[in-house]
Amino acid sequence: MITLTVTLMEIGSNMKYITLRMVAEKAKVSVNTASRAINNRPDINLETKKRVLQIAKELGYIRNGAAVALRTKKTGTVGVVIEDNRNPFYAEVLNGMEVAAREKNYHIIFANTQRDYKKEEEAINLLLAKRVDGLLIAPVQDRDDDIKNLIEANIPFVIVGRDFENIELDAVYNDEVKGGFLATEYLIKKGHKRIALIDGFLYKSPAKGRLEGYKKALKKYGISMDDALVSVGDIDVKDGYERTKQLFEKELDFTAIFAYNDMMAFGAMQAIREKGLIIPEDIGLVGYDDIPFCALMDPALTTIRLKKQELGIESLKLLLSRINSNRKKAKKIMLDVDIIVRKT
Amino acid sequence: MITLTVTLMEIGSNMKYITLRMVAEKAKVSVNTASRAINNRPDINLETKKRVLQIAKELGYIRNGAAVALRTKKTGTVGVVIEDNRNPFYAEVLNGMEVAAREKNYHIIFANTQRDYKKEEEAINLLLAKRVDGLLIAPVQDRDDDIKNLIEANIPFVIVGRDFENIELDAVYNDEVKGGFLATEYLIKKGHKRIALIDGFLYKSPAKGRLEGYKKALKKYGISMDDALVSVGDIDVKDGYERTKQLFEKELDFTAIFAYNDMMAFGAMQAIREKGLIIPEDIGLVGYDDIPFCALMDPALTTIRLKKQELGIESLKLLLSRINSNRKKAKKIMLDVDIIVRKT
DNA sequence: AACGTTACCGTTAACGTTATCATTAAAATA
DNA sequence: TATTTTAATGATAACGTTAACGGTAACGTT
Repeated sequence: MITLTVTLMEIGSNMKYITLRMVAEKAKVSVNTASRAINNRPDINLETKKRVLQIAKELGYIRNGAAVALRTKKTGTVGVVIEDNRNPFYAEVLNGMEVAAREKNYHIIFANTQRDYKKEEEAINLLLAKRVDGLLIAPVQDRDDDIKNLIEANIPFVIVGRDFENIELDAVYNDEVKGGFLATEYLIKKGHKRIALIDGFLYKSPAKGRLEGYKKALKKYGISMDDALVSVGDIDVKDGYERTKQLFEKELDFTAIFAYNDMMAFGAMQAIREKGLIIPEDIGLVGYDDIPFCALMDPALTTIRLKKQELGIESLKLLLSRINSNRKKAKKIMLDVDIIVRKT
Repeated sequence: MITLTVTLMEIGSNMKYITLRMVAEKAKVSVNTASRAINNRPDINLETKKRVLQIAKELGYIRNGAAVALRTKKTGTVGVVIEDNRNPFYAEVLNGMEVAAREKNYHIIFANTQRDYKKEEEAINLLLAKRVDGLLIAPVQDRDDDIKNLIEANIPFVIVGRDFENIELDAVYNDEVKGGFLATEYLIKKGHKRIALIDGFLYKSPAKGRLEGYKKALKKYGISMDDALVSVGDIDVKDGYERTKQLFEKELDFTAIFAYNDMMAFGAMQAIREKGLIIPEDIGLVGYDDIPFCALMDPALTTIRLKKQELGIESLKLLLSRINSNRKKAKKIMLDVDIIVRKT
C-alpha cells in the first residue's frame, strides 16, 4: 500500500549552473585564465588565481563534467560490471572499488548482470556510451567474445575475480587452488575421509580452481577421490540446501561438506539441521569467501577468507595504472587466501 | 601476499571511437541526418535511416555520452548517496534503484558516506560536478543544510528512507510507526510485558518513528513504559551485542528485545546465547528490515519487513518524474510494512 | 499556372571546457 | 640602449553532438 501526501512546492527541474565564463567575467579575466585557476595550473599569477577561486566559490561554481569530458576525453568514471551488488561477496568488492576510486577522484558506475551473458554485453556497451575511462568486469563465464572486442577497441579494462589463462589481459583474482586445498586439508585433519564438494559450474575458473585444490589435498593425504561426492551447479543458498539434501538421499556416507561459498554452506547447514544432525560433531562443514555473516551463524562457520575489499581496491588501481600510464604489458595479480577456523 | 605475472600485451589506453561524422560521411548524408537516424526521430526517410544505422553498426559506432550531455544538458545518470553499500539493507535498496534505472535507460553513480556528514556533502558536490540529472539521498541525519542548498539550486532529488517533516520535498520512506507497533504488539501477544527496545539515535527519524510505535503498542495494551528499557545508540552487530549485555548487567528483568534492525538483533542473539538463555523460550526477539539472513539464522529471526527493493524503485521513479515532468508539487510516498513471523 | 503543403535533408550555431598558439609587459641580459 | 628571456594572460579553435532554422523537390490544391 502506498500513501501519497501532496503539498505545494516551488521547485522544478530547470536547474541553473554557473559557468566558467560567468566566473571569468566577474573576475575580469579570460575564461582561459579562470580555467587555469580552477585546474591549479602553474602559469598564473597567485593573486589572480586567488581572486578567481574566491569568486568561483561565491558564485557556487561547479565544474561541468560533461564539457570537461568532451574536451579532455576523460570522464573520471569507471564502469563496474558484476553479477549482483546484493551478493555479500560482490558488495565487499564493490565497496573496495568505491573507496579506492573516491581516493583518486574517480567515480563508479555499476551495472548488475544477474549472471546473464546478454545483460553483461549490453551493460558493457551502455557503459562505453557513457565514455567511462575504463571497465572493471567480473565476467559471468569464460566466454570471451566481448572481452576480445574490448581489447581490439583498445578499451582499458581489468578482469576481476578470475583469469583468462590463454589471453593476455589485466586481471586480479584469488588463489583458488590454495583455497580449495586449505578447506579440504582442514577437514581431513579433523579426521574426515569422505568429503563432499558442492561446487559451482566448472566452466567458471574459480570453481575449477577449488576442485583442483580439493583433489590436491586428497592426493597429498592419500585419500582416493570418489566422483560421486563432487557435484556442480548453481551457487546460492537454495542450491546449497538442495544439493546437500541430495547427498543425504543418495546415502553416500559422507562426513563433511566443502561448499563452493558461504551462501551454499548456509543452505547446507539448514539441510543438515533438518536431518537432525549436529555440526560439527556429525558433519564437518567449510565455506568459502568469509562474508561477514559467517561469524554470526550458530555454529560460526569455518571458511576460506578471500580479500574481498582488496580485490576491489587492487582491480581499480590496476585499471588506473592502465589508463594513466602507457604500460604496454598485461599484468596479473593473484591475491593470497587463508582459512578462518571457527566452530564448524 | 601478491603474486605478479607479467606478459607482453599490445594494448594501450588510446582508444579510438567512431564519431557520428564518420558514419555520416560513409552514408553520404549530413551529420544531422545521421543524428536523426540514431535518435529515431521522425523526419527522415526510412531507407536512409536503415542505411545509416547499418553503417553505424558496421563501423561500431557508440554514441558519445559526454557530447550528448553537453548539448542536451542531460547525462542519463542518477547519483545515489547512501551510508554503505555493504549494509544488506542498502544493498537491496541500491539494487532496486539499479534495476529501475536500467529499465529507463539511466545509470547509477553511487557514493558511500559511512554515516559521515562531511563525506555526504562532498559526495553530493562531486556528483553534481558529474552533472547527474538528479540525486537519491539517504541522509545520515536530520541536518538539512545541503538539502536546502539543493532546493535553492533547483537540483532534482529524492530523500530515501526518511522524511523531513517540515520541508516540502520529494521523499520515499517506510511507515516506521507501524513497524514499531507491529514488532512490539507481536511480543506483547506472546505474553511479554517487559520489552527492551535497543533503538538508533533519535535525531534520525526512523529511530524516532519506531520508538513511537513501541509506545503506541504499550499504551494500547495497557503496559506502562519503563524508560530504563529503552536505549539509543549506534546500530550495528557490535552495538546490538553490547547493548544487550548491558541490559543483562543492569538486571532489568526484561523478557524480550525489540531491536532497531536485524544486524543488532543478530548481535543480541549472540549475547543471549552467551548468557546461556534460549530464544524464544527465555527471551523473545524481533528484528527490523528483514534482510535475507534472518531466515538463515538458528532460530530464524522474526522481523519487520521493509520493502527494500521497492524503496529503491519508487525513489528512482519519483526522481525521474521530477526530472522529466514539470511537476511543481512535492510528493511523499510512504511504504507499508508488515511483520514476518519466524521462530523467535 | 500559381501557390501552399509536406517530406526530407543540410547548414549553422551552440553546449562549456581546455589546448594551442599568440600577445603583452616586465625583467634580465648583452 | 637594444635585445632576449620570462611570466602572465588572451584569442581562437576544437571536442561530438543536437536544436533551430532554412532550403529543395515533389506533390496537391485552387
